[in-house]
Amino acid sequence: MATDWLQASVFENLFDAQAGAALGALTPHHIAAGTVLFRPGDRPDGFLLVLAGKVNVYLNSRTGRELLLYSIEPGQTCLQTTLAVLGSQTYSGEAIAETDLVAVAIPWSLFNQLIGTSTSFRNFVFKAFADRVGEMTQLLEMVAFMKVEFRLARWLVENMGPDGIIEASHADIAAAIGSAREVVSRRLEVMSERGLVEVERRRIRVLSPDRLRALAANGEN
Amino acid sequence: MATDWLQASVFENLFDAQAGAALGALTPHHIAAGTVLFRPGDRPDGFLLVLAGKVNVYLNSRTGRELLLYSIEPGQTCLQTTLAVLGSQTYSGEAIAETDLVAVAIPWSLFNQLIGTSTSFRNFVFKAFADRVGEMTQLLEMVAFMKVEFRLARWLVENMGPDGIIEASHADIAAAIGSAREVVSRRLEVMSERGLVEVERRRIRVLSPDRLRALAANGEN
DNA sequence: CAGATGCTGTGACTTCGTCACCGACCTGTG
DNA sequence: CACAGGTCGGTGACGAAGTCACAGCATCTG
Repeated sequence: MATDWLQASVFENLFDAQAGAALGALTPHHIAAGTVLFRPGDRPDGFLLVLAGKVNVYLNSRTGRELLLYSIEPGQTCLQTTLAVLGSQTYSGEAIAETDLVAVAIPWSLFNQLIGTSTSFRNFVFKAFADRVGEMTQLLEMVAFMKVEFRLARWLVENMGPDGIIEASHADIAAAIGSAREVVSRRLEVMSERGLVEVERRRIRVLSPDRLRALAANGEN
Repeated sequence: MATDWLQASVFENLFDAQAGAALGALTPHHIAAGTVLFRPGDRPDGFLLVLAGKVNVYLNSRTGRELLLYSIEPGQTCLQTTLAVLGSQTYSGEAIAETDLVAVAIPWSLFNQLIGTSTSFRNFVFKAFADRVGEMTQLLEMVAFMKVEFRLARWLVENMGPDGIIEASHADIAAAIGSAREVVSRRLEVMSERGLVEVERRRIRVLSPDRLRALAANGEN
């Protein structure tokens, strides 16, 4: 039997004894950064729990644009996989390992069994599911209604480190906020002229978080 | 005890005996067209099963635009409500009774109990949930990536009657496809010049479903 | 019939996305 | 070291779409 990875993981104490025992018997896998976990149209082969690392799930357009649906970090689950299991659909997004991963794949049969028998497992899955959908609704609202400047300001304040620095390419940001790279470049240029940020290659330094937050709050400045 | 509304409803034979008995004891309510069932920020007070009629759920922007998230027709459930129950969030959308309704409200306590004890009830709820999220992902993809002409053509072919006629205002259509009224008006004018449709007040007649379908299929014509 | 309300058309303007480039930088390899 | 190929960002021109302000007409209602 595998070492019980549940101990000392973010999932510790989340499940009852029965579910914990069944899950603890599974073996965590290591996955290299850059691996594509699934593509649009794939059928899922198990339910993924991420123990370490980060997975990004994108929606792709035919014209090459992409939109970051969500990131999966330790303790979180994959909306698309849950969807596929519950609703018998295929994936519409593409999942890419952003960093090296450690993850456990729960086989279908076990997943379905636990959903039926373990209240704690069921609550965990559906809570995570519901939270994700809430995020997606927000994303939809942003993309449908908000100006790029607003979305950009918001993304910047949400993703900057304590020192105000963000390491990301303009293309990354464009995918995250649902815009185009050129547009992000031009917006950043304007922001930098106004003294809100400093732009370098793959790095943005937020100079005035407050003014940026004001932008992100009411859409005006 | 109320007449068992489950009989002869779309929900007949969907649930096991235990769940059916508990649900059958509830009393269906009648709700007038135009009633607002919930607004952004509300806390839900029960889980709604629609027996007859139609509910539209919109996302609203501060600038007055709205986007139709989904419609609830008999046999379907409300995503937002499910979300709120499972993830302890508030509503972000607004639900309006499009027509007169007959609906049953399942109280929280009963809902949670059935989720735990009735496999058929649980499956029904989560299947519906998952399907809705799938639709929402499609909507997101459309709004983020597709041109208005494409979305409009698609909406027209999906919503026209067998005679090719659609009764809807330009504003309705704009909300459904996530655009602005003026844009829809202008697009329709172009389509009408090309002989694809005929436009009257609150009525659109599709003249060439095939060419419209072609537009909706590949985005070209 | 008079107003109120709902639906559609229009022009001017801004913002955004797209396309086709180019040049700067980065990293590994011969 | 030089160079090749990839990544990243900047630019100009253009078309598509959203916004604003308003005007005209259709419907409805008292």
